[in-house]
Amino acid sequence: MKNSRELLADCGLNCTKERMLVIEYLQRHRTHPTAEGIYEGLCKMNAGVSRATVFNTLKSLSAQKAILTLQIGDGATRYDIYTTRHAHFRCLNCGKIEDIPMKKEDVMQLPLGYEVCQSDYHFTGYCPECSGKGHIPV
Amino acid sequence: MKNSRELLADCGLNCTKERMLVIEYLQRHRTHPTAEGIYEGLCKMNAGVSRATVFNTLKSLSAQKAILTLQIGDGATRYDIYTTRHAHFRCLNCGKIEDIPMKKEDVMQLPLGYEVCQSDYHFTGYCPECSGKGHIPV
DNA sequence: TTTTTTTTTAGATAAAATCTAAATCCGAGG
DNA sequence: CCTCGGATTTAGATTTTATCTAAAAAAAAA
Repeated sequence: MKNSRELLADCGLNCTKERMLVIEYLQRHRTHPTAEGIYEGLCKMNAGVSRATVFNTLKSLSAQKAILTLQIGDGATRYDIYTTRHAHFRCLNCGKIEDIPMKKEDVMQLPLGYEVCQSDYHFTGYCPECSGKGHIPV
Repeated sequence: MKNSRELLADCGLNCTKERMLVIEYLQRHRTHPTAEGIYEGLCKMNAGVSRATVFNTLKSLSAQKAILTLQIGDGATRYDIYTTRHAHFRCLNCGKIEDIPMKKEDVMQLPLGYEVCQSDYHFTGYCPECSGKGHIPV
């Protein structure tokens, strides 16, 4: 895995301790956190990073495609530093968001003429651990 | 196409003029509007429907799967009354959100154990009309 | 019709994201 | 290593989006 310094250099962004902290937080927490979640996590570490900086950093990294910006149906915007091809699954019972491996042939081809910059495939339902275990059906 | 009265009956929801207006707005505007957009549209018609009622109605219809709730990357929550299998494409240049036909075999199969209630597949990029016409690249 | 339940309303509140302008930091050039 | 100017960060205000509340109105049931 690329370290935060290399990642920033690749993005053409100056290396600051705040940006490194945000990247390292995402690398350690592969739970698809929200901006607010990242901010709170950094506060707990007494990192002294402001909310605006978390948003700014996420926006810059996203613009450089160094992270994915996800909106997977729970109303929150979430971030993922794992950018290779994969889908997402959100469990309605435990709330967990999982990465789902996606093969090249699982990617749908669009009609001619469309220029695709990004694609998102996500599923909502019950994960194997929660399925059929008395959860309240939708 | 089912009329608003039938649609509400199928959902087990009482028939009110406000709910009918929201449904009919969605049927006439297949542009994947936001709640705010629907509210403004109804205001222009002097429909006299409040913002809260628009949200309540959309939530009820969505819970009954009579409409789709979409989050396709522009930060807004959008609604679609066309609920049969299809994907979405959002153009970064003109902002239009298009339906993309999706065949049964385009649907990815998840590993065993996952119970899927809903799936969303969306693409972002440049539509055939905007592609290669001097738009600012991402 | 009368009563009960559901729905709607306007405005308040909460949550999520962005903006602002002053303070601070980074790094290129010396 | 040091300085200087542009880039970045900050706290708090603001905006945007969504939800909550309790009273009023409408719909359904009796």
